[in-house]
Amino acid sequence: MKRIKINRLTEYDTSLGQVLIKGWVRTRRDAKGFSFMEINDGSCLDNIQVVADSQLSNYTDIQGITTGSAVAVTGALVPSPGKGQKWEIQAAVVEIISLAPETYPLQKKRHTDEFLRTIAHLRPRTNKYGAAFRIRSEMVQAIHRFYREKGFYYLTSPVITGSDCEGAGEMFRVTSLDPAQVAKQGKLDFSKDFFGQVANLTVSGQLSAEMFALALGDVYTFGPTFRAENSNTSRHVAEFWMLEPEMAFCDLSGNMDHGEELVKFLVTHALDACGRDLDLFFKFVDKDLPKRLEILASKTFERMSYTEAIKILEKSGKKFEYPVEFGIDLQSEHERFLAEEYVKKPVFLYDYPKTIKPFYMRINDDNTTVAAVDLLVPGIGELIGGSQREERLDVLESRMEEMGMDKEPYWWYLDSRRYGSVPHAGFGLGFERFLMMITGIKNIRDVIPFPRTPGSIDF
RNA sequence: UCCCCAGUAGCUCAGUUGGCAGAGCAAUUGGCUGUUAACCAAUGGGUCCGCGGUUCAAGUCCGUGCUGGGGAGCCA
Repeated sequence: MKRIKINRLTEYDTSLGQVLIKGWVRTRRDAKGFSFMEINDGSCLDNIQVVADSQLSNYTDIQGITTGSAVAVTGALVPSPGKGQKWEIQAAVVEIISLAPETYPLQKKRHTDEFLRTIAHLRPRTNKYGAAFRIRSEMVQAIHRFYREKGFYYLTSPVITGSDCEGAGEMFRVTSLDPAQVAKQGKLDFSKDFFGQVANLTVSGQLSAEMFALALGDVYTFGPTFRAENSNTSRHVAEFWMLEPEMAFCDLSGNMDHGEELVKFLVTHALDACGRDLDLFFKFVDKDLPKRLEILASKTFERMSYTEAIKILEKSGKKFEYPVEFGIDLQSEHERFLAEEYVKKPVFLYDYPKTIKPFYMRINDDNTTVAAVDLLVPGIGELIGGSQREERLDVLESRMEEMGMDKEPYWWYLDSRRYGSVPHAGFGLGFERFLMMITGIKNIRDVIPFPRTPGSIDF
């Protein structure tokens, strides 16, 4: 008999003949003449109740089935006479695939997130984490679908890069040199290293994406990125996934249009496709979540220039820990005030001072700001950071000189401005932060399967 | 990296002025029951985070290290 998954089973509205399910026992209760088992197979949040009659030949063994054990059950899907579930399976055969000993760490009761992090290999077996990781999978596929439908090409940008030029933070070094040898010699000779020069894990696929946008038109990269920053917060991990669209013949305004369309599509899709799993987060994780998702899906995002934002902050009468003046990099408290108290919905801030932004962002006509944009979401903070890129070779080169950069390693990047340069723009969206927004989960370590943070790389 | 808080049974926690190590849940065993995070009873279970110090005596006080959490910075 062909196995059927529980998420399909619950779609039926009439009794079925014999079905075969396979899964893990969440709980088992004995009654007189019966044993009741809740089986979950990971396909959805719901368990299916199996009723095993004492007439079954292996009933004694069935009574020894523990929480966490794996079973295969053949039986008829029938309406349940008990309360709490519509259907149950009247077992004809219960095959015990493997028993979990009493050391199985997951209780039927709720566990803390901190404890579950110490057993990250088992936490997807819980309701909450099972739901979170099904939603994560659904969102990955929705991203690909969105871009496919818009005619973007998917660029798999390299994970190992030869330059540290992306300027987005500390990098992890990649080397095949023997640390013991290096220690003995007391110096590093990268010309002897695998690549003949310094190599690092990528901090961004943007520069690659720009090259391909100027060839294939609209592209996106979506993959792991790495930051060796010693950041110990609930919003940072050393390895995370980033989505980076890059569009040729696109300006800053088009970039914002695209960001808004993307976020709205993904939120709408989540509400549509993950309703059952999302309900768990609505009920038990974040009571404000339904309202926040509703706003994201339906309300037009605000757009405000940095200069305007500074004026609003100055006039707010609020006492900020970090004083406000033109030229500062906005702090968490400033961003929170703007998104949560002032506009009360997602807001794009654009045209930041060039002094606080990287070299590749396009200089505006005022020669003091650049065409940068951040999307601030209430309760979340910065979700998207992007810019229109500087496409004018002479302007780009003089900016790099101004910033004291060595142009030589960027010869290929500058080539793109030399041959058929066009206006183009793009942004980065932190996928885990997006998932925090969708689920209401407060710690980034809980939306990624096996989090990597300073001092911690178990699993 | 900085500031704050915490670490006691498998889990969540209590532990008074320094004086015999506790509860609930889980586990095990038995009972009851178309059960619903079942229920009732009994039993087992401890490097009180590590190291050092003060003291007749330290889970409790002091120093230090480690781990976890919250916040800040950096950023996505």
